[in-house]
Amino acid sequence: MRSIDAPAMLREAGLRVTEPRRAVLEALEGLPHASADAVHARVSRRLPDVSLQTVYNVLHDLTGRGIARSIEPGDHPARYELRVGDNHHHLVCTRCGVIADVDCVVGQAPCLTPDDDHGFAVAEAEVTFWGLCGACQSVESLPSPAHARL
Amino acid sequence: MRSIDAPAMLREAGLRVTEPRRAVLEALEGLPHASADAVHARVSRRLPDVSLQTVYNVLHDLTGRGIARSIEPGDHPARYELRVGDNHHHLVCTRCGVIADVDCVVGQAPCLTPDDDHGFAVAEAEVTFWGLCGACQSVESLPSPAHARL
DNA sequence: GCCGTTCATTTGAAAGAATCAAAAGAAGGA
DNA sequence: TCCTTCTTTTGATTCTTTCAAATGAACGGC
Repeated sequence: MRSIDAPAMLREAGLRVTEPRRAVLEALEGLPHASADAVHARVSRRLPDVSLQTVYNVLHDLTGRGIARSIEPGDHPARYELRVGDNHHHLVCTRCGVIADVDCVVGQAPCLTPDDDHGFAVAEAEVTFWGLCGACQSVESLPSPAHARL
Repeated sequence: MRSIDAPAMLREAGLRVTEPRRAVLEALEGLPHASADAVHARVSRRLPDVSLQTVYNVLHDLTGRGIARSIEPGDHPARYELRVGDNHHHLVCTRCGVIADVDCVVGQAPCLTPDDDHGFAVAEAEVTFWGLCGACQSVESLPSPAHARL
């Protein structure tokens, strides 16, 4: 399991190499589909002084440069992932918000073309499968999901 | 163009027939893909005393009974529509948030089945096409889109 | 190796959508 | 018509995300 080279990724994107940025990248590697909050929590273990605002800034910069991608499932807070540009989609748990990756369902990128584009310049297609994750299927009645927000 | 029978829809769903509810249903008929705010604005023309909170309550009730459906595109506020259960998808404008309907791209509901469901009980598949709508393609540089939020 | 410009980070505040809670009011069956 | 139950209102509050000004650090030139 090869790790990412955070400094190189940052330099290639024309971003300065800073501790908070390295830490956010490494957090995203360890926590796919993490919320800004979760990233912040993970980053704080090593760099306790990094603010949540900084995490938002970094995530914004990373997504802006195409290093990370944000997923914004319905009323759940936004999630972030490093895996980018490989046309995969997501399974989202309606109850706890957990996300799993799904490789493109219909092959390459056929889903990228609606019959009638209504004059839109379509840039991207996003497929989201909604359902209950394994854990939530067994505990459908409990109050608060333990693994939400991670 | 036949109009909806709001009272009947409400009764069939086991909901009491009230003026605010009728008005919200009629607003949704006239404004497909309206935000809660837009629904409220439209409802206010006829019933100025209906609060935004009530609109949220009604929309919540309607979606809970399957009469309406909510669309929650990324960081745009949630939109609501009456058309339900016919497996269609959406084109969303990245800039102004305008939404257009697209009939299911691949036929019936094949998109409803990911290869590997990771133990999820999949209930629904949602396909969102992101792009620029016609209007925003021509005015890509202007500050604030006139038709946003409707 | 130091310095200065430019970019990052912090701090504190604020916006915006949506929800909660308690009290007052209407719907609809007996 | 009355009574119970469901709706609506009012007002406040939560939560995620963004804005802005001031401080601090990165890194390319000297």
